[in-house]
Amino acid sequence: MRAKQRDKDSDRITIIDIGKEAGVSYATVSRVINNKGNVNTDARERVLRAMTQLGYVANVQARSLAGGRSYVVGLLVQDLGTGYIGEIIRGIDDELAKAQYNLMLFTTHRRKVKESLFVTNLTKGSADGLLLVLPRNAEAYLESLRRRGFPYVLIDHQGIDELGPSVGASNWQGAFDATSYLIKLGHRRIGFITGTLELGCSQKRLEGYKAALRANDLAIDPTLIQEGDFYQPSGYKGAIELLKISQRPTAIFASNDSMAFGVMEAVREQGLSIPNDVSIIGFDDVPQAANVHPRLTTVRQPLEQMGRVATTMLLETINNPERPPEKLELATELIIGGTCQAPRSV
Amino acid sequence: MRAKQRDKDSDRITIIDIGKEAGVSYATVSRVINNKGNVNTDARERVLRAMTQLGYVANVQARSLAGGRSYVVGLLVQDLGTGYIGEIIRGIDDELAKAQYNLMLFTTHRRKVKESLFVTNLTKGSADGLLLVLPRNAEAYLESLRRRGFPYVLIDHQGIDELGPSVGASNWQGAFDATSYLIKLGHRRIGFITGTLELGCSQKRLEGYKAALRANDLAIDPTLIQEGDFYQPSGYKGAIELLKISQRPTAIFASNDSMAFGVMEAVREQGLSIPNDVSIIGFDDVPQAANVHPRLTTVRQPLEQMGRVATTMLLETINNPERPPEKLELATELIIGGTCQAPRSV
DNA sequence: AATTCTCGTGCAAACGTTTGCAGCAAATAT
DNA sequence: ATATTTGCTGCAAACGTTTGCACGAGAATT
Repeated sequence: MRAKQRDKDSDRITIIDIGKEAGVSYATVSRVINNKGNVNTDARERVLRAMTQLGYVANVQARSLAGGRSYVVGLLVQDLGTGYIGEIIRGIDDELAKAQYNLMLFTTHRRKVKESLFVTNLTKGSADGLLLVLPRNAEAYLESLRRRGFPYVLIDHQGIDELGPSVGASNWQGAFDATSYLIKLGHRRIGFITGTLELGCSQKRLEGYKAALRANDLAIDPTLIQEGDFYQPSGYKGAIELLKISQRPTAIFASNDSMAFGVMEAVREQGLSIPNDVSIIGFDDVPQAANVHPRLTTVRQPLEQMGRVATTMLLETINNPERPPEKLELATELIIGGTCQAPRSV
Repeated sequence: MRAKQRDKDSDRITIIDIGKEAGVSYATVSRVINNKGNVNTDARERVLRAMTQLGYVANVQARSLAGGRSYVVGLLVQDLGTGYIGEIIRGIDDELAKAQYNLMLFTTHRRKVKESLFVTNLTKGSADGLLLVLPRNAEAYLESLRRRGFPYVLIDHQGIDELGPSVGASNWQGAFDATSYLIKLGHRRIGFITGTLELGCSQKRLEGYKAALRANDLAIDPTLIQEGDFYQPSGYKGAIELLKISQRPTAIFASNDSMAFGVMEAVREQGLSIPNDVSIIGFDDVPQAANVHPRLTTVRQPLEQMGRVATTMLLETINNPERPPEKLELATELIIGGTCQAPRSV
């Protein structure tokens, strides 16, 4: 007996229908669809024709229940507010579409409990793999994923020694380059606003900044370093503090673009001009960075590319579970906009 | 024979295991889970205990295959770049989590073909319902959804006469209020930057603006109306044009916040001060509107609330398909920030 | 000419649920 | 005391796939 009365005209076509139409068994249809086993060229063609003719759409539930794929990957992010995630998702999305995969989105809103909960649910059947952007509670479940051989890829998660596959960007080098650029322009007092320091990428950026100063025999002045949290208000606040200093910095390097926008606000509000009075540099190159005036000078993280590469890696792992985990660090690039110039006083 | 060798320690617990543990048949377990039919209180308790003890997680595929729910709703959006969508998703997400539902995300990147494709795929089994944010190609599939009785809710889609359920905001009233506010402050020449005019909400906002002018016996000057597309650069460009006018407007009303940010940029770049020289007002009240300085005066759309309400409506329709479609228009609210004041010359 | 191999195909089991139906015991009505 | 209802439970079918196994026919080997 049917468990549920199917809507009259939800014209569900199954492989059985296709089989009948093509004059083969449904098993053969399945073989054609999955390119498994040998199928007579003639029969294969009849099947394919029947499929397009009847408008066959596979039932994902049945498929994955029977041991096939669910053709879903889960994506775990903190929130969607900033352009940062949007760019990454663009890459993921695009790459998934190519492989006919679907995306299940989970936003944790930075609540750690949610994170673990999602992961267990997802990995028990709903998804074929998992993408984790900047996870905060990774230790809680990564071990279990690894043990069970469940495919996953970390995005932008430098930090805790990690055995699994991951994709990131050259945070240290990017910060080093940006700082070096400011020094080369003639800046000597360069303010720095950090990101959330519990994240690996924030640490790396701070280290890159310091390393560049040292490489140029400049002192590291702690009063020039403000702690931020990657959100715009903390950039604003940090800049206000930095501009209060008697011998105020001639340049400010914010650990991401959102905070750099906050810095721009603060500088202008103080009646100072960008870049005449203060040079500003950001990190990420989110789309909005190209929309402000003057265009923000920033360290481009290939965000879309990161999403893309991570997805490719994940899909490859799904297709070949034996694939050894790979750790990729994509290169950042200094994008010269209009927010930096040589300091006046030089 | 097993179709697929299950990973050794992917300790999958089924209702059969629960049944054994609790000393009842698996059918009874199912009844407990779904709260269907009568189950002895004692047995029910044993089952529940066994479930928590063994850590049961339902297999969604099997469940929906057997005619139950998939506990997934699909969400169709254009892109994730702006805070606008992020806010809506926050509401959706939250409401879904409460009902133990999952979110499948589809970004169309404004390509209409993708839109229809997603919809057919989703509705053939993967999802229990569909949320559509600002769809562009709705005519192509809405009719079919309605006919098949597939639950869906439109978000922020005013426009084409629509029989189905939808949630929007009072675009006309919001624009009317904002314009009236500027007029009350003493502004007589008020620039307006439209959104994408093919969208219903853009039309309504434009009409609201015009209506407010008329209500105050002010002429509608077409040179004061610039066409935009909801993205920041178009706000910048529109403002540049408006500021060129010999008798330039003393206030500019942008049809959304992104464009208002562009306007702020343009105004400052021209060496003008906000709000001394030019008052600015936006629409949406995205989080960033509170982060710029001075805080943007804007018309708040209850975005999160819209997502929340739409989700509630969708879930109700899923639970009770007979539920008559409802059309909701949530009230907007004028948020007074620091970007408006009385014009100097008055 | 008899044997083995390969290729193509169909049968049927399995995946983990939901739910109609039947059965049985206890409670109620006659 | 018998008949009927009611409450609870189990059985088994169905959902739409994937895939191991078996079988038959022709090709290749001996």
